[in-house]
Amino acid sequence: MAILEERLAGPEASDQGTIYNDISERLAAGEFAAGSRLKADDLRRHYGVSSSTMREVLFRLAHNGFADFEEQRGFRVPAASMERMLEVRHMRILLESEGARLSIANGDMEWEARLNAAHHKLAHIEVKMRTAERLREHIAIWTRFDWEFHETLVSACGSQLLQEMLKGLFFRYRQLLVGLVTNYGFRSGTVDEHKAILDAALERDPARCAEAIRYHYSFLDDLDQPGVTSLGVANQEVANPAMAGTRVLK
Amino acid sequence: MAILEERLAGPEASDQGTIYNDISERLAAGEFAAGSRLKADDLRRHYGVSSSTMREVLFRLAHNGFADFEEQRGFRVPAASMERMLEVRHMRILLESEGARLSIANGDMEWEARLNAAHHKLAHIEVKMRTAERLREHIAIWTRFDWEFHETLVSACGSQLLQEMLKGLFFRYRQLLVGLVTNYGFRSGTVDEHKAILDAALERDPARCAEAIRYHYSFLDDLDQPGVTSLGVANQEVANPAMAGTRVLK
DNA sequence: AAAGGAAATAATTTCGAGATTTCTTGCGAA
DNA sequence: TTCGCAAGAAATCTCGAAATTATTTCCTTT
Repeated sequence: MAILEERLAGPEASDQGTIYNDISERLAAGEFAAGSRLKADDLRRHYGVSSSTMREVLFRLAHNGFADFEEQRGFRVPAASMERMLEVRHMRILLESEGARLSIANGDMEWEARLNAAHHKLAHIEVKMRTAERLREHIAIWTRFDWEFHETLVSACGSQLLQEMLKGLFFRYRQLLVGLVTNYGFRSGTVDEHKAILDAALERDPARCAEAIRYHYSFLDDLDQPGVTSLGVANQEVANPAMAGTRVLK
Repeated sequence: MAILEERLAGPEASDQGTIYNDISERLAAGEFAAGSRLKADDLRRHYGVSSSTMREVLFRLAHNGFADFEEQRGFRVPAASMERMLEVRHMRILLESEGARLSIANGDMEWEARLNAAHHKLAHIEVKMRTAERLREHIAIWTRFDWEFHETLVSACGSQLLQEMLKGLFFRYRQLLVGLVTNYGFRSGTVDEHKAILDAALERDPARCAEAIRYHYSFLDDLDQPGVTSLGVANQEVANPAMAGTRVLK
């Protein structure tokens, strides 16, 4: 099923895809308070569609983690807890490292070129954002380029399924992040971190790439409450030999 | 959003959850041919609900990978290709090994007891199935015990998200398997394979547990067409250091 | 004043008909 | 025979009202 598809139509067109994208963007921008109800009737009026259509859109959002659904109790904005955040991060690191490993093994020069291009666009906006007055104005385009870079990184992994799952995790992560930190999740350090991921990928070093990916998300540990020990990212204890014996495509 | 919830009501009750469970079981049992259409109107009549309700159920199925959805073209049973199968397997091995690793690190004696209990039930039905005349009759209960064992294995991992994702993958895998092999995916070897996973988990050996999990799915390689090199399970090339530095809960 | 419960209010969920789109069938031309 | 096209058939999608369920309000009782 098509999920999180690209924005297509103009602002007045209100088909399901458009509404889905608009609400998901508003959610990812933190417009709705965490824990508040997504009133189907209010949204229905706002977008000028019927309750059934609105309900379908809300179900799609719920499936991708943008909303919580309880029978007979409607839809709510998920509470942005640090526990949930660390769970999403954990899965992102696991899938993104694996996807990068496979892409490094499978990717051709065309993949390298696309990755370079995606990083160039991302770095451009991020450097500008470091000195920008109003971050808010750049968040939408930054989110898009950020996603395109991470998507391209794993685009040669050979698994459509991995890419779909990672896409859901990316936007879920973004929504939670916006609810927990300031500046919409942008930090000046992200520039260097994305560069480190790019370099490791282009040098075909999966171990270093995985380490760079892990480091990219490690800033969350500084926000973690003392005493709330969770799925942290530091202090190795056990190596995961899960995919040790996995051949790659082609 | 409640997904794949337990079977609740009697056969005559036709609320959404019941219909969802019934259709998903029929799909997992291979009742509908892969690639065929899931006609909303036929199903609607069969379950005695309106088209809107039926549509909602079908969306839920699509969201969990049981059906494919295309706008204006309705719902279809996903084609059971070996490529898709190997992708799902790949994700299952990745997530299940990681979940087992975390459970081994976090799980207490109560977890060990639950795992033992789940395996006992699974082994009982599997031993019986090795000599059973009509496998068909045991598939539903076997599927349930099989799931409960794999679920319990990762139940102490500390990540609700990982468990949800794994649940979706389990039933997706089962559906694809039924479409590709005989005997509904049951092999006599599964008895020993599940035992190996259990032993490694109880001995708190994550590496051996991951290896046992991998081996549990390796039979697919024998079915793989020569020349169709895919996300196979043999022939290590690169180790995945993705989660090397991941602390565990508690 | 606090607690319990019933009525009023507000939300979700279901329904079936109508509008829209896609698929099928049959006819005619190359 | 093969291809294109148009008319008919069949399916999906949207809609708004009705039914169901949850929530709030307010009155009664302790």
